[in-house]
Amino acid sequence: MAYWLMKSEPDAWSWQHQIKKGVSGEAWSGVRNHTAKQNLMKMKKGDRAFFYHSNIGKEIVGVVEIIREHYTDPTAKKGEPWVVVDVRALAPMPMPVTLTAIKTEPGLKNMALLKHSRLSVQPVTAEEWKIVCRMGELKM
DNA sequence: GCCAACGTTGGC
DNA sequence: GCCAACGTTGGC
Repeated sequence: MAYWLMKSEPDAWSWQHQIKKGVSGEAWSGVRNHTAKQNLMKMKKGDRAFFYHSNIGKEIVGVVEIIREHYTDPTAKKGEPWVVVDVRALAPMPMPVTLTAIKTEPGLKNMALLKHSRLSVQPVTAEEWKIVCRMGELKM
């Protein structure tokens, strides 16, 4: 299983929105960056991703599961190459993990979140995943 | 193919 | 509101 991190501005799409979609989940639409798109295309059913609130909050608030692999983004203009995956909320972070906390944790200093702050869909290593779950007091 | 101008993201 | 980082566009 691979691990990821997906960013969303809570004004546009928040963890609460995601929760409301329940087990049937929702398409992760609107990615308009080629590096992020490549990551969407690498995702496999069953992979897990941190749900990060950018701009407002700046913290990891939950975990989603990829429930459908990439297909054409219905919100893209005809002929454009953008894709989505479907994700469903799996578990909230009992203790949201803030960007500040991530920055001060030595084991997370190489996280893409810090190195490529503008990339909206990014890989997370198994080690990073473990550390963040421990910080968030999430048993997974 | 280079690069300046411009737009967007996202932290502060 | 500002600005750094970075992607895109368009003139040459």
